[in-house]
Amino acid sequence: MTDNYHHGDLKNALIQAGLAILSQEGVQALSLRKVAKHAGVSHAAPYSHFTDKQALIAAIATEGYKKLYEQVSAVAVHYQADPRSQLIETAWAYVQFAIDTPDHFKITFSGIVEREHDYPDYVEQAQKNFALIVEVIESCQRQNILQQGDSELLMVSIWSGLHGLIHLLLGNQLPSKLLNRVSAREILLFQLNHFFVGDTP
Amino acid sequence: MTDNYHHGDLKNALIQAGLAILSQEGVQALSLRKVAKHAGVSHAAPYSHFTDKQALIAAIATEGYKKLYEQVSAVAVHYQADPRSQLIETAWAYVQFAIDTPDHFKITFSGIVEREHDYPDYVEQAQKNFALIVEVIESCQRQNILQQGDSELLMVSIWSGLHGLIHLLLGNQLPSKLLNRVSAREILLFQLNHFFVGDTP
DNA sequence: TGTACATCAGTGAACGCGCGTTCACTGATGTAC
DNA sequence: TGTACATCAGTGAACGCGCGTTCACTGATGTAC
Repeated sequence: MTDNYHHGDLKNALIQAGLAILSQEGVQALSLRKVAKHAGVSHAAPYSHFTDKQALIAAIATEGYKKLYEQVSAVAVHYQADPRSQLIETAWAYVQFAIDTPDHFKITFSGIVEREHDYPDYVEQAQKNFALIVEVIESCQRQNILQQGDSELLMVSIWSGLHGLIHLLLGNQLPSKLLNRVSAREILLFQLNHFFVGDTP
Repeated sequence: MTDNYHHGDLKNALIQAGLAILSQEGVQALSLRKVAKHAGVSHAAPYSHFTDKQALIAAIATEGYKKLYEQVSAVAVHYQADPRSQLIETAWAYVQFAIDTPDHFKITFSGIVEREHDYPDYVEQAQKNFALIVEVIESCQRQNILQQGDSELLMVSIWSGLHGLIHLLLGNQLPSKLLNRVSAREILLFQLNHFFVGDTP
């Protein structure tokens, strides 16, 4: 690393700088100039690696899907032998990702990437995550832990529950008297129990 | 209405202007100056009615909760005799509100109102909506259509499902091949079916 | 009913700021000989 | 190994813009007499 000129991996450094800003100041504060400054580089330097601000945002969002995949798939592998735990713990990993890095989560999922078609990497990572969870659900179906039928529809239903819980938490919409009584994980488990078959929900 | 000076109801007009901008240009484009211009008033005029931009946003978000309450409670009254339909149709009214005015929905729920405590009207409207749905759920419990137990926990679980579905739809996260196959309403019904008791889900 | 006046909603100029993007440039690098 | 050179990542000045907010003001209104 030669300090300034020919940084070597500025593209990645900019993405990391973006993540730092997201976690410190939030989505609102994310600007190209701030990202450049945080990476220790002039404010025009990003244009050597990204065509415009949207492209940087798309890269950050893509990175969000990648990180999520890493974390969820690690959990999936760990609980491979037990599909029920696998579903519960991958779901929980998803919720944790959102709670740990809320603004990275938001930028990844909130449709800030406007014309998805221009960012095939983003779409690819999104599909990869989608497919992973569908797999987990299908392995539950094979063991009759979840109802048979359209696994994608089932996946979206379960996913919606997680996704909504996350947004309500992040948006501060849940009454604090409820949150004092039950934890996020308990709400998650309560939700998932309605999908498992043969359980008294 | 005297055209310019002493507009009469500028406060409300500004909120309405805000809604117009949200529906035409989205959350990103919402600025005090644009709102003032849209209301046909100088860009400093809003300061006679709102202490700052946050206060306008809080008012718009509060308006979102109010509109939602109007629509959902109208549906609730209409299906009063049938708790099952009441739950389904109030849930659907919620989804429709989000689909019809996505950016108003976002600003209402996305925690953009930062220090809620400064805006008691907002908190009050939020609680009013929360209480309404809890009531619907309790009336289902009384008829054994939903499981007994903590009605707030049940409410949050069901709400999360709706809320997540909405965010996935608005964020363009659902694969189009799935959306070609099933409608938003079908996904909603599929979700809710897992909560009703005595059903083959 | 007519007039003087206090009120205060709305005006318009001005402020300083950070933003995205462009552009001519510079200087570190790796390569060809 | 040493030198000339093409490449191109990163620089820094400059652009125009819209933003939130302030401030001294103006003029329509309703009220007291």
